[in-house]
Amino acid sequence: MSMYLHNTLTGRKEEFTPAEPGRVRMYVCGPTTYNYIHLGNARPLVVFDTLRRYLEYRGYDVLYVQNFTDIDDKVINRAREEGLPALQVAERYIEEFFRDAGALNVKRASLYPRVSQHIEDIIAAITALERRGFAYPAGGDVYFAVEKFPAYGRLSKRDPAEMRAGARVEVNTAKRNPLDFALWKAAGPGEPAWDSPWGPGRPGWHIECSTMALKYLGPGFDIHGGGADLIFPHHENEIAQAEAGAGGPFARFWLHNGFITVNQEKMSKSRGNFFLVRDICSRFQPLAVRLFLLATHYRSPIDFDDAGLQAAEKGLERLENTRRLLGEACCRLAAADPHPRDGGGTALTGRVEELRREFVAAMDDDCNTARALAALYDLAREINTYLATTSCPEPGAVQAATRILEQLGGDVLGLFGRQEQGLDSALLAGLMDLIITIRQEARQRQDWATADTIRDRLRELGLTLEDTPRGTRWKKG
RNA sequence: GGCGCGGUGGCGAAGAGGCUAACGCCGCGGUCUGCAAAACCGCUACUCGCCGGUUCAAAUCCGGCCCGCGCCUCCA
Repeated sequence: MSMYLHNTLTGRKEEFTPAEPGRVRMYVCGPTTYNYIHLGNARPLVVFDTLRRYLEYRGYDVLYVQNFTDIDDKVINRAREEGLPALQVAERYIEEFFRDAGALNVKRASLYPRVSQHIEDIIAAITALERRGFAYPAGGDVYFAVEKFPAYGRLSKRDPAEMRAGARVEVNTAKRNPLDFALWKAAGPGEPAWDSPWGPGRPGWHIECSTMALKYLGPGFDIHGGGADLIFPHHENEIAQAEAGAGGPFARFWLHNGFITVNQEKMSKSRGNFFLVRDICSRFQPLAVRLFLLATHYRSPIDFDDAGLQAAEKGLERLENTRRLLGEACCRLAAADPHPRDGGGTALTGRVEELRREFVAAMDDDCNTARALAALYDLAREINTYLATTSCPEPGAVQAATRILEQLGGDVLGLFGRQEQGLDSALLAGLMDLIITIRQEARQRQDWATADTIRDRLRELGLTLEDTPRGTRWKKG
């Protein structure tokens, strides 16, 4: 069974196999660190994190690199506003990035290279391009000469000749061609600068990604990902730089996620219609935000609205309930006598494996998380039904179901948080046991008023009680 | 203008030639329950933007049209 991914380069789904057996090398464009990340930034993080997790589930060793653009015009402007050094501002937003990404259960990348720490590599790359005749200096700047690279436009399917005709009038007359782009920018007064053969300055935006990707992943690496708005010019330029410099293919598969929209319009910092991840996470469960992002195929647009997030919270709760039910079943097993089994376990195990296959088939088909999720919900229902109709569940079936649910929902989709541990939760558990025991006594003497008051008051505190034939259980939320 | 994406039930969203159009949310009815919650069962699109065509068969292919959006400039 092979995996297929939609490659922007060819516009088709293609069978994916890594260049190096057993090992996948991938690069995802990271944020420019001048602000907290918004939901639009979060989508590629979650989408490509999920792809990475799935590749790992499939047994690949994944080398996952994501950059930080910690030096560019926006960071410099932000630093100016705040009256702080640019790198200090960047450092702070990098820390905040990890906080937000962590809330969304995004695994750490293998490496997070930063532009400011790769100036030497970037200068070397530009020098090489210059030597090969692909770059030219102009008054302290250095530009890439697009017409020297015949394949320009292949990724974004644009014809450079037509673009030239439609291009805006360039203010910058230093460029030979309006499509040429800066590899190196001369420093303005008071701007952070590094010495270079062309004078003090800083790297252009595109050269950092291709340089760092090549440095850590090598030419011909497997997957390069990012938002669809990066196709042109960013990724087109990366290809031009990398392939002109190295003379060989840069990345094999180009993957692009669709946008988040608000009222059908693209969410972006420049439009000002963006929602910060931290703000959304204060209103909804962070893992529900992750689920919301995975409920739609990664290439389709998602329109952001509260109803969708609310539905995601409910869906997540449904999955969580199944996990809880399974956990209780495990406890029952531990305490159970070797009563005769009342069957159904083998059937469940078979169904579980069937649904696991459906999940895998969905993910193999261009990382179709929406379809994979459907299999996961089906899995939850099968498990619930089994546990509800079986007084004495079979250990093998419960274990198999637990393992698959945790692998697919937890390891691959990243929807399950870690169990809380520590003194506070132990104390809470003890207190709840006590309260439930006392309430149980009230219930036994049919003192419903007391029993209901306890339940209502706990509800107000954010704790839900559920009375079942096997006793009372509780949960947060 | 060029390139690209999308229009499927109340909402979200899969499906891309042929099983009763997945799955989630909401709503309604039921089972269970002291009540509730959770869970489970059932109901909710004779129909997939519109009009033609191909085919034994189309939401899925072809043509035309309408509508919404994005990229072409920094943007995930």
